Amino acid sequence: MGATKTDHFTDKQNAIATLAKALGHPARVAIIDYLLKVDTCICGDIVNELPLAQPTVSQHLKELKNAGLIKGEIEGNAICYCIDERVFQKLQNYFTSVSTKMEVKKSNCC
Amino acid sequence: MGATKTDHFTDKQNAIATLAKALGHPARVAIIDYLLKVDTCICGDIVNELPLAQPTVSQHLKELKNAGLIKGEIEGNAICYCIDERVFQKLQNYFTSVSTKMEVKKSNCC
DNA sequence: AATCTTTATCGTAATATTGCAATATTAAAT
DNA sequence: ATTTAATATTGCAATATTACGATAAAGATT
Repeated sequence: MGATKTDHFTDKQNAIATLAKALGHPARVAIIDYLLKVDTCICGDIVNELPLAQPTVSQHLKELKNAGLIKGEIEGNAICYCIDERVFQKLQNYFTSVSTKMEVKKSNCC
Repeated sequence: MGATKTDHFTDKQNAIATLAKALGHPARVAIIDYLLKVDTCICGDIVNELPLAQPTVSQHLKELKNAGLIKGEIEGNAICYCIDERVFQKLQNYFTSVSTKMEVKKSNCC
């Protein structure tokens, strides 16, 4: 196999999994770190920042974009990538909700 | 290839990526959902909850445990799995930090 | 128009993940 | 001691991911 059985899970579960999966690689976390650090969005230098070849970086950017975590806009012959905060807020809400539910439980048996 | 180049990234980046990757599958998100829902931790029925065979579920549990997101303790001949809130708090902190940094920026050019 | 710069895509190799049947393990129950 | 019940492990097939060289595409520069 190797194919995920997405049909059997809820939309919300699939959505969280898709977002989490997109961040499930250090290069993609590093790209987010970089986008948070720089002020300007002229982001061609992501390639220089990362220890990976240009096609590899391009592929990681594509995955982040597909997941909706970043947006890209053509700016001349370069491309401006930046974070889509709304999608990150979804993740923040999810983890906040988990933590809150854990607070309520308090019955950590392990 | 196919092997992630973890050496070139920071420990923090690798840590976030590992945790995110562990949640990067809807079955594993569903397992977390279930553990949040049930009061008791006698969690053998996770298998019944999920549309997957027992060995597959066991494997997903193992991955969640390896990542540190859940803990497991032998309880008779069953096993008690439950969420490790501290690790979820790490993720919550990360996403809160991202959102905060985005608030500060406000320069969303896209 | 020719060239440079930037990014994307294609092709391909190496490795990882997903899923399950079969089997092993371990403790409780009979 | 056997059987039952709950999990884990093994082995394997199908698919996905990661990475990069080569090449393409598209706007900027000369």
